[in-house]
Amino acid sequence: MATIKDVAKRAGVSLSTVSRVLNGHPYVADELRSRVLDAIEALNYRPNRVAQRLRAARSHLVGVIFSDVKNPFYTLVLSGIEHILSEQGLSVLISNSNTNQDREDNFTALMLAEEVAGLIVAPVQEDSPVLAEVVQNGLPVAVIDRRMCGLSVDTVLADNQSGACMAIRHLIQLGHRRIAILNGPQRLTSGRERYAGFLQAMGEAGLDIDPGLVWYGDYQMESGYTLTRELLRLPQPPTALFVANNLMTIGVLNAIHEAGCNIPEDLAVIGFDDVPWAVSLNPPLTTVAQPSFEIGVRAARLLLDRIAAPDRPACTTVLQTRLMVRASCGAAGRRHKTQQSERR
Amino acid sequence: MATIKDVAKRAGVSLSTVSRVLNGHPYVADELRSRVLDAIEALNYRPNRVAQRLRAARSHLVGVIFSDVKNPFYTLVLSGIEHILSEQGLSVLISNSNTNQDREDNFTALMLAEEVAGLIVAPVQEDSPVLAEVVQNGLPVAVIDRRMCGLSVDTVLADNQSGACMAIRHLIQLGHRRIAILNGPQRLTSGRERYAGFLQAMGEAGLDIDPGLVWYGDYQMESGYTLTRELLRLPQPPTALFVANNLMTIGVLNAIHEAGCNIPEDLAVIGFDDVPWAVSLNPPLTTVAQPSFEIGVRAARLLLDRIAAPDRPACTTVLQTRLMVRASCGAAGRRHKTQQSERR
DNA sequence: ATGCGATCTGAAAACGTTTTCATATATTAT
DNA sequence: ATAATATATGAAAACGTTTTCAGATCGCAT
Repeated sequence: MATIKDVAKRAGVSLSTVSRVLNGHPYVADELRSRVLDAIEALNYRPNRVAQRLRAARSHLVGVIFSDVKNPFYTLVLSGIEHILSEQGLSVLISNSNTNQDREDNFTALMLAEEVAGLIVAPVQEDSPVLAEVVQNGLPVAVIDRRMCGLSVDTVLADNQSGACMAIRHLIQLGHRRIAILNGPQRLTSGRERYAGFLQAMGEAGLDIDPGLVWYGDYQMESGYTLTRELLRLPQPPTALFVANNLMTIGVLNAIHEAGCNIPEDLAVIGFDDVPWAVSLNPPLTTVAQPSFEIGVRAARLLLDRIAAPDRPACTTVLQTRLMVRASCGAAGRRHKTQQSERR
Repeated sequence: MATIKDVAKRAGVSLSTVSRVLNGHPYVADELRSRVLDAIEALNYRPNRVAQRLRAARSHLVGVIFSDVKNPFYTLVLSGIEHILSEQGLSVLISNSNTNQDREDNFTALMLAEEVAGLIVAPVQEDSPVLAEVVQNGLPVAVIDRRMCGLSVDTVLADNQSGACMAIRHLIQLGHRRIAILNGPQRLTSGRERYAGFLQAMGEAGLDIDPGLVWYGDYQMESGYTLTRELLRLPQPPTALFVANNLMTIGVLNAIHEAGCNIPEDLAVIGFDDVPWAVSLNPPLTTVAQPSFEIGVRAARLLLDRIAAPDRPACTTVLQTRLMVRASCGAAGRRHKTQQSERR
């Protein structure tokens, strides 16, 4: 690999001059500049980012810590983030906390050790001393999908409560009264807010909450599967089920199908977070769609913004959700033929 | 952030001594060692990886370049990679070429500039001068999911031909004769190998290939959708369709459902690459499953291995696929109740 | 002629590590 | 006692950049 030294030697100038043309500084004579440019070309020189970062504290890396890379939601968020950051020549250092606080803490420290320009994180729980310290120390941070408590930091997420509320209202409107909820973890604001939406809609309709129909999962497929198997064995099962995320919904559907139940006749299902294959499920799944890609885009922009203006007050962006009405709650009469084109 | 200098000062020793205890060198007196350790603890010191990388050419970063992060296949591969690498204290710098050779080349250069310890890449096409040069220069590289031509590099992929062959045999066995294929791009070995499997099975059965039933997509949902719409309008449509990847399959199913066709009565469908929600599709989708996670694991191991032994000859690992028989080809009589537990 | 900005350029310091080299002390063998 | 080794430590160089500092050259007004 050629270094700046090689370039300088070949162009017959000093290191400083090479560095100056590299960084577009003024006061470089045209002749030298072109000699340097030629040398760079000839040697196929690319500046070493590690050295740049060490010296200049100018970093081209942004750290991303997700709680579960396997979730298609985060994959889309990542696309959004990358879309914006790569425009600015920034790249992404990604890691997966796997909903483990220790891993999250380690990765956070690692991001610091890598001198990232900023951090985008979906935290494992709502208070994190490690993250708090990092923010305090002035590292630009954007939090996605959930809120931190007692920490003033840029945040972007979907309107979980109103999304969940929409979902439950939809069920109620279709005549459902015994409505079960498969909640996410209540240590996360997303879990609590979706539950709050459930309570809100039930309250509006004057429906009592049956504690036996309030279940808690962990946002993974497996918990959707096992809890649904139990749910189906209830002496007096619900007529509808609201599932608080996409991964659990997959498990839920698999369990229902395995049990030979019919959706929506035996049990209506509505899921939080849309997926592209929802139309082709049996039956097409009604969901609350989050603008996942857009969440990534906003988070990245917010981060860039903060890197540029570190002292601006923190802000929270809440994006609206959309109800995607399909057949799994009994809304559309016919099974498949009815949908509009929904390939995107 | 505390530096090694601060630690040295606080412990009353030289930089070298601190570095030595940090790296577990012999010949450090117990007393000094514990003083240093105390200082590290007290200052909450973490070595700066950027400086480490610059000086020691010892890197804790591995670059990963995928051609499409949104594909759940790669997400699983990534989990496998991360699983192995994080055991070794290595982290992953990820980027997304989006099936664009220029982007792939840029990212490759960037990985070099970041001084990664190695590179895992799903290349956009089978010959890449940039990648070839990098390999020649001795950077450890592992290629996944497709082969490079004329480049001796560690590779790990699924047995595409035998997988596709299995799929077609299955269709033939169920009585299908007019079998269509929605191929992947033929510039990729995965595309060609899956096509070869199709040809092989058709040949074995003595069936002619109808050129009008050989279609080409780009491994994206959209192409599956649009091409299927055309396919369904054929004067003499096929009775079965083999789709060469998971994303296209989603588009295919969406188009079929939108058209109001029944699977498998009007058209049988079999997909390459299994997905967790296959059981809950309408009808449950028969697929050829690749060991995605395992591909990631193997690639990571191969890379570690090469980092340790740079001169070992290159090797290619081909992993077996599995036929997941469900209802979408007419195999299982009943629709849903029949499956075993398939949640994982 | 002299002084003074403006325009250029290179030497050297700095970033935070690791590693080489030199040196000092303690231990063992002659 | 002396030499030879093993153990322990610090000073300084090195990694590849950017940036500060000090000069050098030039044009131009005094």
